[in-house]
Amino acid sequence: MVRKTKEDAAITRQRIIDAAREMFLQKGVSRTSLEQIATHASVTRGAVYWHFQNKAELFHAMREEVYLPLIDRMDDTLLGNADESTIDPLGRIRKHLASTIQILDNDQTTRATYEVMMTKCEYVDEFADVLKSILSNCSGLVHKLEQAYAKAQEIGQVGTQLSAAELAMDTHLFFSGLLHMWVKDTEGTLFRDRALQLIDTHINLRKK
Amino acid sequence: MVRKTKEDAAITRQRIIDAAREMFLQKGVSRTSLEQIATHASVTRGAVYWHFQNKAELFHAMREEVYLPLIDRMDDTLLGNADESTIDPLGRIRKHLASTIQILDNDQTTRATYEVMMTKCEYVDEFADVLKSILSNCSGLVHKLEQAYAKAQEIGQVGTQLSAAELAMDTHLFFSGLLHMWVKDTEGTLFRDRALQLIDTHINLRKK
DNA sequence: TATTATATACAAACATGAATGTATGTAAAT
DNA sequence: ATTTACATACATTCATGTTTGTATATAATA
Repeated sequence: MVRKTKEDAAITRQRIIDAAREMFLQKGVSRTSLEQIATHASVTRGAVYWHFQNKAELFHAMREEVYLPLIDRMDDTLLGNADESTIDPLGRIRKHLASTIQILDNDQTTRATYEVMMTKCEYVDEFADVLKSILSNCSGLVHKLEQAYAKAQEIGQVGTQLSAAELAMDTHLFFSGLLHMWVKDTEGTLFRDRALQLIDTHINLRKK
Repeated sequence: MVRKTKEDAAITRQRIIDAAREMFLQKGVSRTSLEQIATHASVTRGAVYWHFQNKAELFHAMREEVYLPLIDRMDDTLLGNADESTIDPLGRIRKHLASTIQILDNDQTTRATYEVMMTKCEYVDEFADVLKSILSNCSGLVHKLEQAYAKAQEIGQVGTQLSAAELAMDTHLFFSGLLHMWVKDTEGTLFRDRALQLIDTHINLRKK
């Protein structure tokens, strides 16, 4: 039974991505062979090489599957439409951070992908520009945060002399750290349960 | 010319560690072969296997070379002796964070090691417990920060209702994020020059 | 509509290279 | 005389990329 229909092929492709994610999580990207991925997906390396040029392309496919949705979410949660943006911008920031954590908490796929990206991957050669992509994406997030903080200052929600840009960067660094710790704390004893509370603390620190 | 003196052997060992660090930085831990490390250190794999059991042990040796000094530094910079600790604890925290960044800035070896550990290593199998070590070390740092913040509150240096524990955790997450970004920003355009300023911002946010 | 042609979605086989660990050899320090 | 501090040689395993084979879905044609 070869030559499946287009839908079947799409399913196969997705199963390969799923298998890759699981194997990457178990053994790390480098130590996972395409043979292992294929076996785990109940296909042969032939199928893998048909759908992806090599391991790097497969990695990128896995990454974009969760990366793109998160970016899309950013504008909605963080800024909203023109009317909404003036209502409780500080609360919006809090909500955005909290909902990101909640996605990690609820969605095993997203969580696994983040864990792979943060602790089971070496950013060299073909993977090096992923880091650049992450960094440039950070700039975007900081910019959005800055806008939100600016609104918060306008309506007098913030109780500090610091600029919106400074507040935004501090929040971004805080959240980067939180994400890293949250993901690395696989036992869940140090950060998993306290993340939302830590976000509240961080926001409260700048409330009037 | 074989069988060097003990000092020569120690030198050889150090050169292997240095070579490993440089190769890890270039190609990542997984993609660096012991042969490449040996060649880069102008020895053969025989020498490498003589000094280290395998790549993992070599990695640990590289790591501890910069990891241990940083831990030692913590008590001094952050808490100091009993007399000093009551003088400007907030400034001490700031100084501790700033000096850590400065070490990264000045010491190429430390910087390279951190870059390897954060972006060129997969924490699986033999490397998995390194993460645990990092996490448990974080707990230690947070505890020290908490003590410092408690002092700061005692002498009325802090202008917020939040507890010392909350402030400490927020600072720790901020600094984790900063370290990650700083190290990943190899171009130096986004964080390298602004790190000290970002630390000041973070500290100012909790000043009375 | 039935037939044919072609591209698709893989499986299987092949060829190559590279990394690891170990075992052995050896010259000099102790 | 015996370790020490390596270099050299050997054996094995494993991952990758490519090539070839093939059954079938799908498009083309008549």
